[in-house]
Amino acid sequence: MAGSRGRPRSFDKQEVLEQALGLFWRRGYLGTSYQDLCAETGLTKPSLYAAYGNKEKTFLAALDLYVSRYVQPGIEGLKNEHDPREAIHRLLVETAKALTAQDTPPGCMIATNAACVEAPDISLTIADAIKAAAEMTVKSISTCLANAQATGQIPLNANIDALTAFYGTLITGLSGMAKQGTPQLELMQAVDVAMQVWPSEPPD
Amino acid sequence: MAGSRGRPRSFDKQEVLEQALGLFWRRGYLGTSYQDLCAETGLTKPSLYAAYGNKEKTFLAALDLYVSRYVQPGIEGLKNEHDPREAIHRLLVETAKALTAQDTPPGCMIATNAACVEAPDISLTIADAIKAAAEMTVKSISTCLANAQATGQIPLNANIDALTAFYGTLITGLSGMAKQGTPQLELMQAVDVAMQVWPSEPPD
DNA sequence: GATATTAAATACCTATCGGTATATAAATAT
DNA sequence: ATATTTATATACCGATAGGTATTTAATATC
Repeated sequence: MAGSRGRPRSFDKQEVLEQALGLFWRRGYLGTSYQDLCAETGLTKPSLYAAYGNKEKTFLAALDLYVSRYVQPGIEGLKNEHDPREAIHRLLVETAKALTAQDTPPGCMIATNAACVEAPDISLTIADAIKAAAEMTVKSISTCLANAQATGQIPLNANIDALTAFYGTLITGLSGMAKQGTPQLELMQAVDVAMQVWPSEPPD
Repeated sequence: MAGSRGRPRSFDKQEVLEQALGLFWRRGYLGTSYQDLCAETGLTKPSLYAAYGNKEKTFLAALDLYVSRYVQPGIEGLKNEHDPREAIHRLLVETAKALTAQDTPPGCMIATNAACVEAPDISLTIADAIKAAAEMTVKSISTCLANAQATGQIPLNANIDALTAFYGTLITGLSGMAKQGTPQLELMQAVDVAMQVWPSEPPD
């Protein structure tokens, strides 16, 4: 079991995926052509096809990378933080930071691609993957809040469904605002205001 | 000066624009081809070109219609309502309703198209028009809140910029959530929660 | 060194993209 | 009735879309 036979690949497959992610993130699936992918990676079409299959599969691989790098950590953070208020606050702040980071495209790759999910060129496979990715964060917020209420960290008279809808909507809004170029400071202000609705124990 | 000369148009130009709006709204600019437009309207390409010019001009006409029908009324409402809290509340509620209306595509046409604004096929003219449309509502919220503070309806210690960022983010989030299929009820819950942050007069 | 195996480069495929030239049909003006 | 004007339908344009067949280059095994 020595090195693999045949001519070795002359490029870094992972780096190519990073570059593809950058394009799909910034321009979306429909806005990214193989010509763009080739220009960005310096590869030819057959090389890309050999490495990642067709456009759909390349996108799904990039989406997987995005989810595991940018979505899953946030969800893990929600689970690991003991104080639910601090958990949600941290999720919002970190999200606002990531959405306006200088070394990555503005906004959320999932939200950007969710926008044109009904176009005829988008396969059901891709549409489902995008929808599933979009639902992950909202679902994790929901369970975080429900658990907090079960353990008494959120009062019983608080409406968990409403709070989930609220924070889910806000985080979606952060993505859209970042995509439009809203500066990080303003997103942070929005987060600060949003934390004011956190339910407090009613006076006896 | 009788009726215009030449063969009369055999279709309703306004109805065609409505149908084009429906497609650009649901599928976005990149996701809508002339083939789609022809299928939807029952017209041939030369007829569409004769009526509205090229794809860019057709989109801009549809965007104008969208703004005048769905954005401007909300802004007018903000101006006409005397109570700023009620003004913002109404804007959010009406927006949530419109975004989930059964007889129109889900979500906001502007947000949907803002997502793929960096694609190479999108002209600067279109990109600018989309950005301008997206900024209208946030700007109107800003002036509404600033005026309210100037007239004493909002306490001086309230942070107008932060509130603007917050409500702008929330309304953007409503659009994204609606596009993803979130039911109207949940959007309304999010709106209810969002109104809790309205600044109250501090006790003396 | 011969051979099997894999990658890369060139060239090509069909389908569709946005857009148009041309010819014909239908109306008004004279 | 004829000329003029406008709308429609057919057919077409070059460019690009996603995707591939084929040839050539580079490695490992035997």
